[in-house]
Amino acid sequence: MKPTDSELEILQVLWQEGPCTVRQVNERLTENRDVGYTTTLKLMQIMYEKGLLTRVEDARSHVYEANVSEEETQATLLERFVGTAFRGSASKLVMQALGSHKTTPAELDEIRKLLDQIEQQP
Amino acid sequence: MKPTDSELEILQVLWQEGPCTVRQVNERLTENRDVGYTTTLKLMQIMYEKGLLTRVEDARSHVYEANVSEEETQATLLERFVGTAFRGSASKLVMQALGSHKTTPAELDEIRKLLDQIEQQP
DNA sequence: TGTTTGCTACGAAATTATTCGTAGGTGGTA
DNA sequence: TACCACCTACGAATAATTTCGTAGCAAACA
Repeated sequence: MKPTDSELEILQVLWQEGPCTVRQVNERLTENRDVGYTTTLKLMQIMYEKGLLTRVEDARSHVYEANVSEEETQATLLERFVGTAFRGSASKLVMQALGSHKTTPAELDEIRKLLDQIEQQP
Repeated sequence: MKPTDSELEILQVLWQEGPCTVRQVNERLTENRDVGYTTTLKLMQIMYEKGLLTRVEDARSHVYEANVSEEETQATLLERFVGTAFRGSASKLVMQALGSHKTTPAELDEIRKLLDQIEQQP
């Protein structure tokens, strides 16, 4: 399961909003950029065929839902990304990410706790 | 500067090896998968036109060099990636990366130091 | 009932990325 | 000189992704 960029954009909407019709997704997408309705429809149909989405056809307009979780998708994408962009070095990626993005104190704490956990493992 | 996957693969070789001829790059690439010589040539020509590479034409075979640094490229790609895959949450990405990849104690220490630095800033 | 509105399905164009074949040139070497 | 090996340039085929137009159907409504 390696969604394309457009597919990921749609998944993001569904992860945030839960089950949606094509129109609802399309409305969210058009907040950022111009996307035709049938473009979104076609993409969601393809994603349905691929198994990335499920749908309920009861109503006149189908209701779609993500069939892959946000976490597992992120894990897959991250795996690829660390490999291609950082030659597999997760720590280099982490340093870059922390260095150039703003992180709240609470988040920093959480990361620290995770570090503790990892170091305590035998 | 947003290199494609194939372009990134070539940049990786040049970052690791320094200046190379097309043949040298191609030989490195074919270690992993089948790539025709002219395929690599064409890609590197395109990258040269885009300004991603420089080249010296003195010798019979041109010698290419990366014209973007590994760090700035990683930063650009990371920026995009955090945005599209993690909705901008760098800390979520960091947690995932630390959780699912093996990191040495030395690297963990380095990350910890970076956390300290960030927290000390006003 | 006839018209408008909104939906799905789907073919196909448009765009972007990747791969490769071929032409033409240059240097080494028998 | 004639041949072979290796190089560049470049057009064009292929593949993957995204976009859109159109047909057809069904509910809502004047």
